[in-house]
Amino acid sequence: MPDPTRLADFVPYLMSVTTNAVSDLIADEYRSTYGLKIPEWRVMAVLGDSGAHTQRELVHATRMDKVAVNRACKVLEERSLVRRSPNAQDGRSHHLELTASGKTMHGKIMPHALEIEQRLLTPLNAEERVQFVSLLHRINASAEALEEGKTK
Amino acid sequence: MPDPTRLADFVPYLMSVTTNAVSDLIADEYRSTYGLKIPEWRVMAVLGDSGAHTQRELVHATRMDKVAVNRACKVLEERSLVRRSPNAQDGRSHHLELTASGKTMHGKIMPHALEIEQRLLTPLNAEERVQFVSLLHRINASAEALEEGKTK
DNA sequence: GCGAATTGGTTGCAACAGGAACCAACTCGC
DNA sequence: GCGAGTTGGTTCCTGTTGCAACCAATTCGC
Repeated sequence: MPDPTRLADFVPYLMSVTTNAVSDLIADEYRSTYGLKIPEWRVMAVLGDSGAHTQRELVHATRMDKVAVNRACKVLEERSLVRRSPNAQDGRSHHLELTASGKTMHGKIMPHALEIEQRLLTPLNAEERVQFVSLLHRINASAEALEEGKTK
Repeated sequence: MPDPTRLADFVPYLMSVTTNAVSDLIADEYRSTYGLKIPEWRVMAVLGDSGAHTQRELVHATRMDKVAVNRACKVLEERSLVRRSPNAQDGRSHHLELTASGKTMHGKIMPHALEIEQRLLTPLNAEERVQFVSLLHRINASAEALEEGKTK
């Protein structure tokens, strides 16, 4: 571990800069190709992968704010990529699911997303990729544990 | 590498979620303890580590937007943590450097920052920490290379 | 050296995110 | 089943961010 009196070696800073670069790259690609923003794409990814969800469930699955989820759903609904149907169990919420055109778009987006991911990870070999994902998971858990500890 | 038809295993998503958790943690700490936002803290870190810089140089060192740098400097100046002095070589810009009280604060902040970093990285052994930083650097380079490639 | 192009810094503006307040529907205790 | 408290969803408002236009000082071509 280098001595991070220099900002450049401070891990949270490095994470922030790197993640920003990656996010910008992907956001550009999605916007120019599909007209989707990242929150909207995340919602589509979840619905396409595992079917109908309520907004509540989407908040959990995407780790986004409930306001962000709500806005993304509204946009997707206006574009007829997603449909709402009543929730028999709870009159306050709806089930959201992809429409036919939503599924078509999902079918194009996911391979595209995986391809971008592969391009990004090109410099890493298979073992390093697994390692990287694992390290991220562990740091994530650590950050959440620390956050919890703050009496909140 | 797990099959990321599930959002949770998509690397850019995982990076975003993890980095957000880390940033929130740190932002809370700095704001409640020193009343500093992250951009302000970054500027102080650079000035404290390697002395006077112009805004132009700070933009490069912190990787932030020049507007963000300008605003951070203005705030720090108002709080008398940073001082501007004329630049003999270029009348448009100034040299920015920490005042005495800025240096005092820097002396407290940096150990604190390193301590947070250590806490965050607790679950990783020394080898894993080095590995993580190295992987981040390589992915960062990869993202920048891809960004460059986009005709921009 | 004089005008054109460039660069450092600043201001204004528009998009975005997140929190707090709010409404409607549900659950629980009694 | 009635009232208190909770939860899903929505709206509103605030603060932050980043881009684009801009001004002033500098550099370059000639």
